[in-house]
Amino acid sequence: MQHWLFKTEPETYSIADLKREGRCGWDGIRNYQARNRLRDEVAVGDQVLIYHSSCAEPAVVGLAEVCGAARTDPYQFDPDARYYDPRSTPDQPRWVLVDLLFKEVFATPLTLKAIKADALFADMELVSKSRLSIQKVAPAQFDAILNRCRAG
DNA sequence: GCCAACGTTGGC
DNA sequence: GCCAACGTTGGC
Repeated sequence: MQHWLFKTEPETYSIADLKREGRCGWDGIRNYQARNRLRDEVAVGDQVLIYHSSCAEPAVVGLAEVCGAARTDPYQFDPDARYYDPRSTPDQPRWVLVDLLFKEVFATPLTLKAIKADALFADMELVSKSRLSIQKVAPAQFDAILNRCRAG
């Protein structure tokens, strides 16, 4: 079982949206490195930290679990969708999504500021490869984040 | 809204 | 396969 951090812009899709819906297809990933991870490495049962980016206070805000392995992202075929890709065809789809199950909204979100201020998190991809939207999280860091986020 | 970092495209 | 031009991300 692996640990991940998935980024989302809360104006587009937030942890509150995931809580309300209970589960969702994590669509719209249009970056090859992120796609390859979804397709080859993310597995059912993996734990996923949800991170809000491009907002007033970027932070880790909640927890989800992978409940469905990679499948074709249908929006790549929809000309009206934001995530339309005219080079994708149904026999040769480029993009996949995984399905997530809502688990938890954190009592205390861990802000990017706090992550950057703590040496424990210095080698996180969030710090070193900040643009990658599907990030790996080491078990020790995952546990530390959970502990901080669940504390009052 | 700015801009640095970095991913993608396409001509050669 | 190189690399310049261009597009996107995301913190600030």
